[in-house]
Amino acid sequence: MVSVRADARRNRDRIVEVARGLFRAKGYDAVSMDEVAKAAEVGTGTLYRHFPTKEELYDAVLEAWADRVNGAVDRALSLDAPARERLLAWLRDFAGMLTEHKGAAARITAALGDASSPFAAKCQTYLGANERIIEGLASAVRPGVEAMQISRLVGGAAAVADSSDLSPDALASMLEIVADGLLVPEGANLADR
Amino acid sequence: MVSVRADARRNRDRIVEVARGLFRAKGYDAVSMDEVAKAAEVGTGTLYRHFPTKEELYDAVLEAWADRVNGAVDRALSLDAPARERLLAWLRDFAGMLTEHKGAAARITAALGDASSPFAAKCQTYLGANERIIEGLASAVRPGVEAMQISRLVGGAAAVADSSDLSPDALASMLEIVADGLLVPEGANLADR
DNA sequence: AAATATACGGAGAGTGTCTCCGTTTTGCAA
DNA sequence: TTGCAAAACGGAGACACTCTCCGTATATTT
Repeated sequence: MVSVRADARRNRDRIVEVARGLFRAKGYDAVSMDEVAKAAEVGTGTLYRHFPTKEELYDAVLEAWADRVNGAVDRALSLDAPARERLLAWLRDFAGMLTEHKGAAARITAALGDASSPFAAKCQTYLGANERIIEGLASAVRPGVEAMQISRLVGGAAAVADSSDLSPDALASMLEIVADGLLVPEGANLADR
Repeated sequence: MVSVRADARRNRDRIVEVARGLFRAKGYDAVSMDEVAKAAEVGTGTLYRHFPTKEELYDAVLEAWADRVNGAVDRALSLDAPARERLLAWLRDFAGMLTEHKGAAARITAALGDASSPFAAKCQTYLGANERIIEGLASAVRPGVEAMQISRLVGGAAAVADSSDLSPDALASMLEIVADGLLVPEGANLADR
């Protein structure tokens, strides 16, 4: 009983590789499954046996993301800079990863609360990353701020930037506003709130 | 010159009315044009002559919005409350209108920079409203904040809340973060309270 | 080499948006 | 009132998607 036939593995790998290229070039929505099948030189039936939905295919395309996400958190937290800069470094990376493939930010962000989504594992990674950020920045973060809120706010901003083809600068300026909303104001007395 | 035939006007009005009911009940994406045509008892050809795209139909469904938007601005600005409360009152109304029909927030927000969108006029209304808010709250708003940024941030948050079926409270808590990011931190400027 | 489990591939079902064009209705004019 | 263009109607169907079914081909085992 050999678990996986050799041709199956070969096809699967080629599909993922080809799909990654297409998604990167054209964005999620603009790539059809027929197109992926044709480019990978398999029948649509084969494609759909390996990946029952387009989202599951996309999930397979994003493989090393957990590492990349956690790496970005490490990098941001280890910066020798004020909390605002460290937070912004992370938010920019976070948003950057979400907008890496056109059309993906909205999808991934929408899956944040959905445990049955193919992206559920990725979402957990994001939530965990934002939890680490909250902990890492400690008292610089306003009390009551939750990882889910950060994920949703940044995901929402990234989705808008993505769908409107905003420049990285325009997105960054939105992230600055979010960052200011997340952090305790400098020099202000928090007890008032 | 009787520009419009009576049957045409009757059909158009009935289509808009029926479509509004369907969009409200099921959300933008879940309503098909065939469904609208059937419910309005016209052929699809008739539907499409009146509204060449689904978005144009949706635009016709949102008719009195300019007034509603400006009314919400007036109401918020005339509140006898701190700047943060007045801003939040507006943001909640703004987000509430965007999430009125499921699936609409993302579409409308994505159109913010697109002059050729059917929603362009609505977007201008929103931008103008946010400009009025910035002016109305005067020095309580952080310098450099633009109406477009507010529109996009709130639109993004509303789109996420919409696609994830968040509770109004969850959305409100996100808006509070945005509000804190938009306003000069308390203690730095008490004049406007 | 035969047998069997596994994978392949592509036609086509189902569902959308939107178009084309023959038919019907309407409003004006004689 | 009746006739006649112009305007509007309606629905079949083109086209694009995602995804399914199932007969055929291939890999692995014995």
